[in-house]
Amino acid sequence: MGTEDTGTEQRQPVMADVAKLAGVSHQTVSRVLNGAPHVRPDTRDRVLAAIRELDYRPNSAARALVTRRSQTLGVVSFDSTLYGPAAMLDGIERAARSAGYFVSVTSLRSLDGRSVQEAVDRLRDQGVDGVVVIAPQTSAVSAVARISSSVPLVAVGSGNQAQVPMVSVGNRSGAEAATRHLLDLGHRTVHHLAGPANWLESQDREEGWRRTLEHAGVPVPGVERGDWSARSGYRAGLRIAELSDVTAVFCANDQMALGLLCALHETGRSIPGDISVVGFDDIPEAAYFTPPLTTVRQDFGELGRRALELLIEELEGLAHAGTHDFIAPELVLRRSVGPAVRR
Amino acid sequence: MGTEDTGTEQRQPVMADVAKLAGVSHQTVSRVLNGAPHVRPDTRDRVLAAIRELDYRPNSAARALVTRRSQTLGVVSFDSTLYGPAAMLDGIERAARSAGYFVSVTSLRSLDGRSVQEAVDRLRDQGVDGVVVIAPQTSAVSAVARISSSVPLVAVGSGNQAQVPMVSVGNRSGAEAATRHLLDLGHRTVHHLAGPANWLESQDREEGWRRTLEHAGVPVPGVERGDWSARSGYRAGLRIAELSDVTAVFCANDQMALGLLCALHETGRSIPGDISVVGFDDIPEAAYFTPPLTTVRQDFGELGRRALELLIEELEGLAHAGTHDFIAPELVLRRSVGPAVRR
DNA sequence: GACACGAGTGTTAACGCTCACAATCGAACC
DNA sequence: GGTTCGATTGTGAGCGTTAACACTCGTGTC
Repeated sequence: MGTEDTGTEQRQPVMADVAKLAGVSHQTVSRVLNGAPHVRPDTRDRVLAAIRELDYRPNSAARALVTRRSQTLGVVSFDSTLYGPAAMLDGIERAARSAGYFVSVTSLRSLDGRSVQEAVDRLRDQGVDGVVVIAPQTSAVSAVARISSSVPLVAVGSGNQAQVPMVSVGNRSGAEAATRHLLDLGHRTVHHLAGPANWLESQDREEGWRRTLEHAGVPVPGVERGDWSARSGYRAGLRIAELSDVTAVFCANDQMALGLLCALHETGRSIPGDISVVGFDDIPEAAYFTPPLTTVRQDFGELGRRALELLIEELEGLAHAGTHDFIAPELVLRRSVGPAVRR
Repeated sequence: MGTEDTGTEQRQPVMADVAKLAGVSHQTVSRVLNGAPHVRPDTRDRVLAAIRELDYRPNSAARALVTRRSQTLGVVSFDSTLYGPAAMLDGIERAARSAGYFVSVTSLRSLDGRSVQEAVDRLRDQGVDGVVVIAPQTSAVSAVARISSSVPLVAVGSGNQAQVPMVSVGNRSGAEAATRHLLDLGHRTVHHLAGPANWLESQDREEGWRRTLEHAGVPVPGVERGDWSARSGYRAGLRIAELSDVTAVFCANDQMALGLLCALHETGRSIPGDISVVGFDDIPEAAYFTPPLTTVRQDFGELGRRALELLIEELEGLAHAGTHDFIAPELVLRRSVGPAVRR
């Protein structure tokens, strides 16, 4: 007892054990592990054999302690139950893994700046090397701007403040394409079912819609507003059904469009006969709505991947506070849209 | 220069800095941080003040190195883009956070045992304290059973092998409730659109359906099979539409039910007039399908929470390899189901 | 044949924290 | 009035890794 191992006690092997077995110093083991130059091939082989034999795993905490790198990235997400955030998270995780990073998630329940602050702090305390924030509310973005100094950070979403590197979909151009498409089909104007007012994506999509109508010189109807959920879309749909002059609605996301369709069916409208509907996102289910939904496709996976790319560039010192990447969305035509019936 | 700090160089404060400022030893600082007893209140206050003044953050890598605990849990998920896994992940993350743990995710692309093995290894190398596997394929579960020795692990999903603690929804009972409901409405039999054959959840739901039919002594039609996606449900729907005697279909998830509804509409069936449809999961959109979908509700968030609870119990030594928690699902009635039209 | 040089390897010192144990101090006790 | 005991605090030794530097050889060079 005392110093000597009883043998039955199965301690995890450490670098020194590998070194002893291979007949080298621990530093040489470290060199092999980290691919350092100037290690003779047969030495390397002996070390590798020892590693295999002992099933040695480097201790990441020890490594992190001395290198000051955890090889872990943090992701702050708003509601990872929604398709968009979930898909982005997925893209980020894949990209991170192939770049050799782990991903630690934190999902926010409330969208105020303080929550974002807390989440980022928490992640930082854990020692992440960088953070991606998927929280496209105005309040979140300004909070993020305040934090950014303490840890490398990238925002994904939307917005014009470029105090933080960020990547986003061309929300405005997508909304423009959708609206223009409807006008081109002869609709006198296009109604809009917007997302929550404090989300940047809502704002941008609404702005794209509004701008297109103004450019075309047609009347701009009042905006209906939902909270992204199908439920809120349904409620808005009931309100819209009471208006008599609606022939086309552009919804800020597909879930709300689904709710809208449901409400319109219930109130006896035919789609696209009476009313044309366009969504945003192109969730996988959109093609199977009744009728299949014309929508603006976002490549969420790509979005996540780009965000991660940006973050890694930032980590490697290619700093650039003002970077703002855009990903172009694409209008996908399906049967929920038809020409206006002119009376 | 050399050893002395120039002052401009902003080194992160460490415990020793706090100790010096508070006029105590580093050990006392550690005591305050960890809530150890026997620290005089005014000493504690001085330490806390020093911590605040320096904005000191404990270094988690150093702590992890010595305690051999990272306060991080790993989650292996199959396709976190699907609603189910995403919602479970969300539940797990919330529960983990309130228990003081971080969550590191890895999402699998392929479902073979080797991928699961790799993912768990990766997480283990990172030093997670435990792992939750959301990967309810037969292959994954057997793989998991093999690994389990190396790190505390909990599986969430389904299955009967109880070599690993696990928590799952009562898939069989949910399927039974759905099928029985349809039979009670006078349908001569119920067709089934199943999920992938190698998923435990598919198997259990199919078994529940089959058993109910057999018990009732009605004919058991051949199974259609999809891959959980709306697309596959659509395809299956086209095949089902060619059969003449179908009046009721039980789908293994809501997305496939959506695709099925789409195909049935296209082929001129009325729902529930000609055919009744039931789904499984109760995704938030299901209430707004055309028509609103009768389905079996799973509480994914609760599932994630329970899984985490189990894992933490395991971590704290309350070991129990054979534990298997069930969460009861609930049939939610909506308009996609109606009485059989007897001819 | 002395010398520089670079490849290959070892030695020692951090990294920032917790743990085990030692030390100190005052009050209570006989 | 010395002793005991518990509350409070300090000291020293690691945890397992990487970084910095020192060392040992051959091999050319002049």
